[in-house]
Amino acid sequence: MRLSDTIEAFIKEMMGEEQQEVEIKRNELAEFFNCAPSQINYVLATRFTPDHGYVTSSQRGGGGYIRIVQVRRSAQDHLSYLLNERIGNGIDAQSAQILCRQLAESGVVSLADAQLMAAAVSPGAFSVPMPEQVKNALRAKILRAMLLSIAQRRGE
Amino acid sequence: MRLSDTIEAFIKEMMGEEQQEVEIKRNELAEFFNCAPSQINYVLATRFTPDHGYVTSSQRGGGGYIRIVQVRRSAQDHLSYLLNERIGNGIDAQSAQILCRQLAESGVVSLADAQLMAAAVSPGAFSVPMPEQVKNALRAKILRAMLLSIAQRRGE
DNA sequence: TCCTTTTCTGTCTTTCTTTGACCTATGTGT
DNA sequence: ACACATAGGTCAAAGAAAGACAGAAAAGGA
Repeated sequence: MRLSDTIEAFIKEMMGEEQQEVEIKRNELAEFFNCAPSQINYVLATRFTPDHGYVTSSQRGGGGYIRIVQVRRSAQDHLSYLLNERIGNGIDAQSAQILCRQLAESGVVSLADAQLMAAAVSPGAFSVPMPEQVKNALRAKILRAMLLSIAQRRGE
Repeated sequence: MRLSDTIEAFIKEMMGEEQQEVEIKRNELAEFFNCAPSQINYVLATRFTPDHGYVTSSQRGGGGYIRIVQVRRSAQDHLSYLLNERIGNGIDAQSAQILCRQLAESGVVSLADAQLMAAAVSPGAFSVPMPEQVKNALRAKILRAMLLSIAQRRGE
């Protein structure tokens, strides 16, 4: 298992069901896992971003810390956030994958739905020669169409 | 016996009766068989395709892997036909919609899946300026990816 | 034999992870 | 205020895989 995955799991473990918030000491954690302190930043940057459903803040200097807060939204809010704010006129493949995964993890859609959506906007599905910008625009439209389909299904 | 056949047999051996899913390390396997790593790709490309009833995915970088999932027997029958005959490397919007509907009506996929697929390849989702031919190719790839995703589902 | 298909290797590319060097902010004691 | 210690931040380079693809080698077939 990759170190980053281990650290990710460790942090998520710290953050129990009730406590949707956790505070860590970068250096301590790095010491504990025997890695460079910036490794912690890497984990945060790749696994605890707003797209992943987390917001982080920190304080430097003596007694410094990093606080990680998990944002919880209702299914409705989550969907409308994605539709109206997050997915604009374009979205890259990787972000799309993350958003799909997050939808499943937050319980907004089933894992099967999430995987289906992720497949539809995966790099493989888009492996046709055209400018990245056009791909992003199309991905956004397709993602939106699928999310609307789900939202509609919900309202019946 | 050819090396490729040996590797094929080895992988199928790993994937026992119950365990219809296996994860390999490309470099390790190549090392074990004393061959070029790309030989593994050759084996996968020629013997573990959807037509053969397998779907693969992978992760690059440190701690990377290749995962091979065996498609359910019942799903495999439809899959080859859909991928090769019905979809091919291009499909227009209307045919795609009809296909989705038929898949749901014949019970090959759930209604929810069909609706999601239909939404993904709907004219609305594709309302972006580009040649019809490219759209058809893309629609085919997207449908293909989604069908593979469905076929890949095992015991969840 | 000669041609075609299949198998195999090598090289270059892309992606993800890990480390390290240097930078900036904050707290504390003088 | 100033200096120093104690944090965390940034970024680039190195490392660790897997992917793509062209071309060599081997196997089959006519």
